[in-house]
Amino acid sequence: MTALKYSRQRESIKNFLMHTSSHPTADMVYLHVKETFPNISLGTVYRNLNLLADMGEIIKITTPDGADRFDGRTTPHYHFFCNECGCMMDLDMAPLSQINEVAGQNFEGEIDSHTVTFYGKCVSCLHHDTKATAV
Amino acid sequence: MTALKYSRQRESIKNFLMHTSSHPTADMVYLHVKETFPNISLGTVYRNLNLLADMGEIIKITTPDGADRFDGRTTPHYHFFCNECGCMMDLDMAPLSQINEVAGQNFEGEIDSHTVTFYGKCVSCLHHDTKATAV
DNA sequence: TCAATAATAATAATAATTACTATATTTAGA
DNA sequence: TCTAAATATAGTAATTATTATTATTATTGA
Repeated sequence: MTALKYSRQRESIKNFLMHTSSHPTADMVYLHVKETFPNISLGTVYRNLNLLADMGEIIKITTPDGADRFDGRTTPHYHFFCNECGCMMDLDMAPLSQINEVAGQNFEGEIDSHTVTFYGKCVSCLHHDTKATAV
Repeated sequence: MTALKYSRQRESIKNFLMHTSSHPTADMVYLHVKETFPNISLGTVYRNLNLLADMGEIIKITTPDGADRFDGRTTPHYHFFCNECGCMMDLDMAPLSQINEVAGQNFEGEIDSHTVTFYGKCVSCLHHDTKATAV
């Protein structure tokens, strides 16, 4: 109900997320936007991130390392999470379009969406390893 | 390196997880085990849950509602999370066995595992809805 | 039985996020 | 353009989930 009012801070937050693929945490967004708005508060960042996520303009990603991350790319895609450095990146692979129906076959509830997250070691962690990893 | 020593508390925690499919949070585990060990501490529950997860005897599940959940079922399977009541349940569907390779095709890192989580509304939330949902 | 070691309970500390409130910004209308 | 209503903000306090600390207790191998 409550009408949304423009704010430069929100625009800056959204703009940052549209132009990065780093899947930043709220704190990383805060540090970035702080460069333009030196006295923006962390609460403002959180409130706007949640607002934008609720409106579907960005996506909130739950990760195993505590802080949630945010993604300005809203078209369906999947993520990789590095167990070593905690970085998160997009994967270049086709969406599993039938999977919601497959999952719904032996399930009585209603399935609207899904997330897929892959885990392992990112390229740069592979290369920075001191020990050679035997296969 | 450090040798593991038996503890009745840890056994009780593991036993609970082996016999429930409720995907409890640390706090729910605490409340349950408290019935048998009235002065067990929450820290003990957390420490043992992490220990068991590290040993691969249970699984830690990241959820969008803050608290992590724990699962005594360690064979590959997928989860459903109800956006309305926050309950989590197992889905009866075949594991996507090829998906790690598919994801790895255009990816330079190393992919070890994946999780799939479905979102929507569970049966009991569907039924308890006051409004009829038009399709 | 005993000594070494790991586990515990109780508590304090930390990290991520949300809530509160007085002030500032936005915006629709006169 | 000016004004008033409504929303947004900064700054701060509070909450929640989790980890760290430490003195005491339980386990275990000799």
